[in-house]
Amino acid sequence: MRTKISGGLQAKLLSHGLTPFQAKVLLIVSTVPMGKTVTYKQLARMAGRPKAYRAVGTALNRNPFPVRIPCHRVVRSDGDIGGYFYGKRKKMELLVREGAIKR
DNA sequence: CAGGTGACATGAG
DNA sequence: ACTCATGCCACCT
Repeated sequence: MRTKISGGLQAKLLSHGLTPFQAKVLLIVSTVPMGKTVTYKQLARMAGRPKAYRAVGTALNRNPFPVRIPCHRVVRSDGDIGGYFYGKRKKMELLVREGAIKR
């Protein structure tokens, strides 16, 4: 089992000063499989706050583990890939590489 | 407590 | 199809 998504991750997130909501959002993102993408809205819904898609963006921005948490798989609902900590360009590159989008 | 911010969403022009 | 304006939520100062 390589997909070791231990619950300890949440504790780690909270430990970094993130709120339960943010931690939950990041946790969900960490479960998104490769080659797949979710929208901020979907993420908000899964986090229990369907209307908090705005806050979801804030949560991802505060992501302390960009490597363990593939936040680049979160895209916008209107077709745009959305933003990214390392730049929109990079995000698109990653998505294309995973086959999540078609360039 | 109040005001401002932002990796969003939706609608109108 | 594009741009602008408003609404929404959680977080920060």
